[in-house]
Order: sequence, then structure tokens, then C-alpha cells
Amino acid sequence: MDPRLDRDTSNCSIARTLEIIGEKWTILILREVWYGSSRFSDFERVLGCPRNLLSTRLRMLVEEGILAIETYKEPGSRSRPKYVITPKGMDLVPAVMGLLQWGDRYRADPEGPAVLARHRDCGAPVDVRISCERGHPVQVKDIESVPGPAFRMRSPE
Amino acid sequence: MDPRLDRDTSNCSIARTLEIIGEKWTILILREVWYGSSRFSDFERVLGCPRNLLSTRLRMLVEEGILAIETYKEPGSRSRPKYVITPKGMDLVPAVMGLLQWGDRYRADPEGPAVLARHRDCGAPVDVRISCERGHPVQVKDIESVPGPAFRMRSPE
DNA sequence: CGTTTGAGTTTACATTTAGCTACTCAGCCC
DNA sequence: GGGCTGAGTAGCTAAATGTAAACTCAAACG
Repeated sequence: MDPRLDRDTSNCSIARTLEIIGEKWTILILREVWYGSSRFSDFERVLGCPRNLLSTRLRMLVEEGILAIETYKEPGSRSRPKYVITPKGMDLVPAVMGLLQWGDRYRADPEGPAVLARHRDCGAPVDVRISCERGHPVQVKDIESVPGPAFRMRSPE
Repeated sequence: MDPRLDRDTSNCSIARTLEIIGEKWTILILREVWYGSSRFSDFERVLGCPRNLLSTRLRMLVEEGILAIETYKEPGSRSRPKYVITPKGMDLVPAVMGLLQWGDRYRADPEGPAVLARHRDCGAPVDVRISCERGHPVQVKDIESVPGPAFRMRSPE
């Protein structure tokens, strides 16, 4: 029996990330933040998501430091909160762009993707890829996973 | 009112990818496939996931061409199915490594990550990053999103 | 003072998804 | 043919999510 099957998976970083952004709507909220939305009513309008869930998800993202609340003021209206992305939230972009890229490749409409991402400086398309620290491009099959410092076995019960 | 709030989001590649791998357990099953599991009982043991869900998720992944069924035979037992990853499944690795990397950075145990990914050829750690087609490394803030060929507005009702 | 507006909260109910537990089924072994 | 094993199914309950409507609250406006 492969001993890896008895390892402790409770400290897996993938699972821990999914605990925060794995609920329905959360990633789509982040998508809209990157596309420029910031107000409660913006998210509600573009996502068509229930307000009570939207409220819960936004609160979670703020608690986790992925979004932050600022205020805005329309002339003739009082100040209201808006949601902006933090550096910690920015660091989720590669993961979400990975989802985008896969969907563009395998699930796009015949005419192509709905949205294109490009490098502001040079205008060229951007993509997500895996590199090794020395800068070599890496094929997925050339990656190996090895136990890290927090690796441990499940206690047998 | 920002017109992007009235765009049609039904053909979003992120949402379409999440339709397939956004349910609970699916990404964790893929994680185990990359770590070397292939049998029904492997997944059940290491994930602790209900068998009916495991069965449903595996069937979905096979239908979508992310996993494929092969057979194995232990001596003294009959042939049984096992699940192996396809090239289409391999293409999900950047997205899932993005989740891993974020979790390693923000949610790891004090001693570090449970698993390390490295380049088999040179032994150096690998990471997920965004590059432009011309090979420049790209900061997240230097990415701009523009309407693609399948961009369209929601019909007003 | 009464109304409007954006940003919520609360309540109620339907539907979907997740999580157990028990059962089946096909071959191998004796 | 009776038991064992891996790979499932089936049926039931619990939890999360979806949907809809009513309600709150604070400032601005008339």
C-alpha cells in the first residue's frame, strides 16, 4: 500500500485556498473586481447573484484581506463603501488566469474568448505558465512533487 | 453607468471552467491524481470523501476528458478500472498550482508547505507566473482585459 | 417632513448539494 | 457455494444555496 495514502492532507495549501475562495460566487466576484467593478450594486447587477450571498462573500473576502473597503461619494449622495483589491488579492490572479486560460482553450465559443488579457506595456497577449526558478520553461510532466517541511503522516485511528 | 455591467457573462471562460471543476472534491481528486493515486479506493482513503460523490466526480471528469479509465490487475484479482490523467487534465495544472502557490504563501504552517514542486531536470523549485507572449515577465497590475471576439452585451429585458 | 437611494439585513420557502449507511455485483479463492 | 474484495448504487438526512419579498438605515433632496 502506497504510504502517501496515509499522509495528513489537512495542511494542504490547495485545500486551504479553496476553503476561502472555493464557494460559489467568490471567484466570480473577484473576476468582476479585476474587470473594474467595486460597488455592491455593480456585483449584484453583473452577476445576478442573491444579495444575501453577495453580502456574505464580500465580508469573507474583506476579513481575509483579499478585498478592502474604501469609500466613494457620488455628487449629491452620501459616502458609501466600495470594494478594492489588495496585494493579497492580486496574488490570486495567476490561479484565476489559469482557469480562464483552460476555459478559453477547451470551452470557448467558436468565435473565441469573451475577454482577452494582454500586457499593457507591449500589447501582446499574456498567459500563465510554469517556470523553474532558473527561468527554464517547464512542461507539466517535468514537475515532481516532493514532501515539504510540513509534510506529515495521518495518525492511525 | 458602466456598460460592462450589462455585458453577457454566460460565455465567461472562468465560469465555464468552474462548472466542471468547481464542485467540492473535484480539484482535490485531481491533486491526488498528480500525486500518484489512480484507484477508487485510493481516492476514498486519502480524501475521506463520500463514495457516491467520488463516483459522480470521477464520472464527470472522465466524461469531460480530464481523466481516462484504464484497467489494472492485481495478481489473484480480477481486472478493475483505474483513472489516469489526460493531456486535457494536464492543462489544468497551472490553475491548480496557482491555488497551491497562494496557499503556500498565505496559509501555510509556520514550518512551511506540505508539498514542494520542483523541476525534475534541474531540481529547482517551480512556480506559476504570468508572461507576455514576447517572454517579458509581467506584473499583475500591468495586465489589461479587453473585449474578445465573443464579447457581447446582455439583451435588456 | 416625506421621499428617494444604495447598501445592506432578515425571514420564509424551494431546490440542490453534501454526507452517511446500507446494499449490490462480479469475479477470485477455498 | 460461501466468503472476500474493490468498485460501485441506493436511500435518507443535513447543510448550503437559490429565490423572493419585506424591512432598515442614513444622508440628500424637495
